Amino acid sequence: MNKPSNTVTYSKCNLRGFCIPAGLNDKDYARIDELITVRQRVQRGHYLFRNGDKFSSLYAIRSGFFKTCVATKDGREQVSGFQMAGEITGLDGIVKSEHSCDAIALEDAEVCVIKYESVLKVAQEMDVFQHHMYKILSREIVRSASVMLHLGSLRAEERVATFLLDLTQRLQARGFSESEIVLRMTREEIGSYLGLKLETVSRTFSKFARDGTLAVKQRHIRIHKPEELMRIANHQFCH
Amino acid sequence: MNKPSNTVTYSKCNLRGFCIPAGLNDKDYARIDELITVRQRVQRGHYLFRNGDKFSSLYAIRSGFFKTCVATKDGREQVSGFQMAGEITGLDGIVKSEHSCDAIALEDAEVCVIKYESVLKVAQEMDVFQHHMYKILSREIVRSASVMLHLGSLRAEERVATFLLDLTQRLQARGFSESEIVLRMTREEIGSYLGLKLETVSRTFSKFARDGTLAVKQRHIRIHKPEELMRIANHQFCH
DNA sequence: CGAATTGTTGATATATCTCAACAATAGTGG
DNA sequence: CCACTATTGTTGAGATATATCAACAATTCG
Repeated sequence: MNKPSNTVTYSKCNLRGFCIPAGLNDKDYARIDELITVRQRVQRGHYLFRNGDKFSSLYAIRSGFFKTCVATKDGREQVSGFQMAGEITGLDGIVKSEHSCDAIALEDAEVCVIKYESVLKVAQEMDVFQHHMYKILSREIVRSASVMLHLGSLRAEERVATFLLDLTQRLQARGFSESEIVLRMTREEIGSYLGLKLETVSRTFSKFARDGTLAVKQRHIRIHKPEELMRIANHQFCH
Repeated sequence: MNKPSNTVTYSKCNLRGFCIPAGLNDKDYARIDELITVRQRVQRGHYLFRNGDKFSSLYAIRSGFFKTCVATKDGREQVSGFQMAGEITGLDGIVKSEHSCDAIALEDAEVCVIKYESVLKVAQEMDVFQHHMYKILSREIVRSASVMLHLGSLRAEERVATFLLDLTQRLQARGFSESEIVLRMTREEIGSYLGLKLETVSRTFSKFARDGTLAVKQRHIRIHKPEELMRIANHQFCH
């Protein structure tokens, strides 16, 4: 008998190895299927969750692109991350049982809803899965530290170069081209993430284009000299 | 029979409620004692772990004060956090089985070494503890997002004010005065954490002192008008 | 097609950095 | 305990990277 179409079987997910561990045996995959949940569509511009929402689930992104934002009381907003297919979002909600940021779809998206209760249960039964969950959380902590380094110590060109390299690496791991990116976010969102104003992001793209490092056409970026981007990202300026 | 003096019994730790959940029953505390490990002293200025070190343990801080730093290849350094008694450090190491930052004692310190393997084991047996661990990781993720907001969107005075408020809150939760702080770190370390130069930190302290918001004498800070600090931290400038 | 959004570029402003001198404190060794 | 040195902190003057303001171009959307 077929499952209803709004449920999802993890063990058959083509993103195996991203959200969930790869290389398990059938029995373990069967257990992971206990995490089984509904899928949920999120339209572009819509919220997956908001700051203050009650936390009950994590979200594994099947398709689409999200941003997470934190805001100050006076309305200034900071993009704290971008999430793509195969990544997990919602981890911020665990500590206080409510979300502490907004997650917004930058394009039409689909997520797997994973009840946190099920996570606790499966992790308790399955060593590998528990370790995997800790790894996912730890990865986010390491990523954050790296973003702090950018925001606190790097210059505009270094930030933009690192941002592009990070994106290409993540896209490449998912089978996309390493030289051609279609940005899902505006200059303003990139700027917010990098602690720069949108004009500075735009100017930096233009400078890289002038130097022949890449070609920019709106949100389409073609990287001609990845080694040059790496040089800039690694701060080997000569001045 | 007494345990050797370099071992520690969690259930009797006076920091109960910080590193580990409060309000458990005796049986659960007994299990948590399975996390039992050696204590380790770390002298001021010494490393608890370094970027690249093999990861095997988490560290619960019993006394003392630490900073964690990430560095760029060309030697620039960014302080990614300050940790005090009752907090856990080393979480960055889980994802790659090696540490990705340096942890350095800012004063003579003592930590409880908690084998990660034991964490996995106890978490598997004890629902509450597993949830507690996820909360600790989640808290760090939320804290990071808040730091990103500071680094990316806030002005120098806002950053310093928020930094001082955060410190006082954490110290207050541990029974210290809410109006008197002894900083464990240099202006340079504060600046690095906040994405400012040490001179800017110093000038901001001086400005707060001129305004009567606080008194500064080297690393001794006495906060006279916490409400003023909160006003500044919440960005209610009038300009 | 027209309006709204997004992106580019220039001119100018400014918050913070840099450089520098000096003061205060802490650490060291005789 | 007292110099003596290194480290840390303060303050000023000037430099600069990035922000701000503004005009316009390109694109998207209804």
